[in-house]
Amino acid sequence: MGAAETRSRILDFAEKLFAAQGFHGTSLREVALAADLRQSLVQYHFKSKFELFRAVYERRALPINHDRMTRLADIEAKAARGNPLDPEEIVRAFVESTVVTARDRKSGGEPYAEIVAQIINDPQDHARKVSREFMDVVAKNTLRVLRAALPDIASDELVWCYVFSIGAMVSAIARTGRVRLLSEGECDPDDVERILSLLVPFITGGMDAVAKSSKARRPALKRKSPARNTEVARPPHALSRRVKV
Amino acid sequence: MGAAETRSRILDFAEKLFAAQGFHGTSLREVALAADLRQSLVQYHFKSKFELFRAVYERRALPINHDRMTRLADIEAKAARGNPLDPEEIVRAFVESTVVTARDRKSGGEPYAEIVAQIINDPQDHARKVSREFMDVVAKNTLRVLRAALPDIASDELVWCYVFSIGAMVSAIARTGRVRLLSEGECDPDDVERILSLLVPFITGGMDAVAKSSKARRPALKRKSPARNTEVARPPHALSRRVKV
DNA sequence: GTCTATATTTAGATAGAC
DNA sequence: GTCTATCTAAATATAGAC
Repeated sequence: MGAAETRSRILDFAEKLFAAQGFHGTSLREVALAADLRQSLVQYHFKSKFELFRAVYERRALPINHDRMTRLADIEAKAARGNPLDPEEIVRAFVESTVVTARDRKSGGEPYAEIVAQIINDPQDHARKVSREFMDVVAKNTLRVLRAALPDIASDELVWCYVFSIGAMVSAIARTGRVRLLSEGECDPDDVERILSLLVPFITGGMDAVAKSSKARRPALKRKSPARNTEVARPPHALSRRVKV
Repeated sequence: MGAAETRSRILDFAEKLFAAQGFHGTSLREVALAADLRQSLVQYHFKSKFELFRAVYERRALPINHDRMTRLADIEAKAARGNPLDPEEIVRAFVESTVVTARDRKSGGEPYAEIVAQIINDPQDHARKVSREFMDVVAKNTLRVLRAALPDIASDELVWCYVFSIGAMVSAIARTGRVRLLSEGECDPDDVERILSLLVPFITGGMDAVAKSSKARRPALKRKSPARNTEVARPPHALSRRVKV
């Protein structure tokens, strides 16, 4: 067995265990045992528990971030050509890749979804570190495009909306069994199409409603009416590849 | 120091530590040390780590659940008198007590908010157990009232919406520092009024949008038009005190 | 790169004196 | 109820042979 295979074996089993038991709930011994390897190999390849965790996270986050950034770039390119920015399309751009990865059995992204779910609201160091490293740049770029598409929402309000949206998304892919329980079996947590067909309008409609109430709260705002939905955020160059891929 | 005070001291410090470090990240030794008590006292009063965790959670959850249930009962009583059910009022009923508790410095509910945030999407046993014991009954009652207020949303879709909503709410009260970071300091995570003034329309608008798209998807549904927003869910008696208070 | 062996710390839980 | 003392198990991490 080559070194590369050893590494990926460790990553595979660590991912599953972190997903099911959390960071502190998982021991490197367990990981090694599950992967049928010596424990010292884990430290040899990843140095520390956190570094292993980080590597597990990175492996899934990079392709997802790449997809999100590509979609954003496409949307901005379209906008630069004069098409109006469509909020729903932006929402799809930051929601679909994660939800699909989380629920696609072939991609192996199911445990990743659980890890994201555990991390997103966790104040602990290991969680904050990977969140900052892998999620924040993409989030900022998403926010920039959203801001251009929804000029009626104040900048700080939009950040809140984004945070709400991610919260909603993550609760949709968490594997807690809660939807099934609350719906007495009616909801199928694996039905990606259905989840997206509800989540996307939910988020879009939510932002829309906030836009309305926000505009009502401060009606005296500079308006250059009809064309304003077409403008590209700031420098369109900034988008393309600012994120690790 | 009386036994009752010892107990509540342990609860206080355990709550803070669980909030900051999670369940597995917190040791009973730390708790005892922080509370300036012998470690064996923790086991004497709470038997096991999980029981301590459960007690910590229970202390905050009961008053919040009481408030939520009371509000729901009021809403249903009003509806029984002929007033139409107002979705926004229902949303406030299941969101406000938690958000306010989470951000009110005097109530001591800040660490509770962090615990909820860590639990809500966690598949682990300790998390699922308290979630089931303390959150699910209230959720089911909330869903029943929501169902009556939003007859255009299919029953299983409404469960998804509820889960999205709780996800959004929890992400608003989590203490990750993320809003501040993403907004470059513009967002104040302690501004309860502001959070609620965005969160409530976000959720209400989200559900509204889902209602519209849901209705569009299956237009042929029995309709007894104008009065349907007035009807009370099922047996109105079922509400009042089915939950631990 | 992989192995064995082990150092070092810490965990949850209990026994029994007071 | 509270104390001291300790059991037993498990954790992360490292040293050094192959």
